[in-house]
Amino acid sequence: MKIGELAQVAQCTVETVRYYEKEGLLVEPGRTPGNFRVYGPEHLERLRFIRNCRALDMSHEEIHTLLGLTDHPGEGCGAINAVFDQHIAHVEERIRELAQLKLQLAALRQRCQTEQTIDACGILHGLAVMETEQKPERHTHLG
Amino acid sequence: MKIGELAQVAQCTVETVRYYEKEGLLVEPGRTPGNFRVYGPEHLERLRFIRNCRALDMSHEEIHTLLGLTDHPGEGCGAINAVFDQHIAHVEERIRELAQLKLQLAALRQRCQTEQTIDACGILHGLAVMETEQKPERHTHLG
DNA sequence: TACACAACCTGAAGTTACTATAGAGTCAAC
DNA sequence: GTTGACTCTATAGTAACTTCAGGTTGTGTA
Repeated sequence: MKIGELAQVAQCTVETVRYYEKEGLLVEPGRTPGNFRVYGPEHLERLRFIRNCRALDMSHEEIHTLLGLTDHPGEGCGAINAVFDQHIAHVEERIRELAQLKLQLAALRQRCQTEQTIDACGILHGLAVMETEQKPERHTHLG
Repeated sequence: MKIGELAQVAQCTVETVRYYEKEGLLVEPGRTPGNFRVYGPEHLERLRFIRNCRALDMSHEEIHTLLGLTDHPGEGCGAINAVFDQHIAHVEERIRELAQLKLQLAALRQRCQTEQTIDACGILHGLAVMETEQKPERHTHLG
């Protein structure tokens, strides 16, 4: 199959496929005499794997690690579980951060219940006065 | 005060200050004869405002809008509340997305309770087999 | 006065995971 | 033989910074 068909089957764009190849996530496929990429089922399987990981918000680095590990099929899968658990921890941490944010936002929102002039807007005043707390260091690649 | 002091007081880096200036979030300050930037309290107040917005994960675009609105101090603050409410909606949506993700991740994690060979790892199999669902379109700038 | 050294300056490139664009080549059908 | 869909490469843009290179200014000390 050519790149367009592969992309369609794997639910992504042609550009994304080429990008993954350049990043080393997908192996370079063969070419037709006319220089078009030709893919087999093994490429599709790998691409699906990558897309599934991305759907779970894993970073390319994490995916890279997982793909690297699959090259040693006989070894224990502890390392895989570790990558996975760490990713779950990322997600949980980000949820906690956002929940915290939401509290702060709600508190600010309280300060302007009725419409005022901009001069007197409680939200703006809150934003001006609020003590910037050190943004905690990010341990996650999730935004 | 010079840029280093400003940055220290506002809890950010010198580079960030210069970046905000280039982005038009901070007004260009005066200069010493030696071409060093000189800031007054009004710059500090504005920078604090920006950092507070960033601490709440607002985008530069959102901050830009808020700053623009403060130039019309006499008008109603409905527009400000709107920006703010929309931002809260962003945060809430992202929390929902991540909660959904967490469920999927937990389900996958179940598939490898005991350490297997990589060949047999339930997580890897899950990742390979899982149906990539269309990643829903993002309505938020939060990662 | 001389010199080191910190703080400052500009401009450009790197980060992540793509998306978009330009300009050119390939291929099947009519 | 020509249209139109598909493909190719290379480059730039996105967000919000960070890092780097190479040069200038100001200050404290010998």
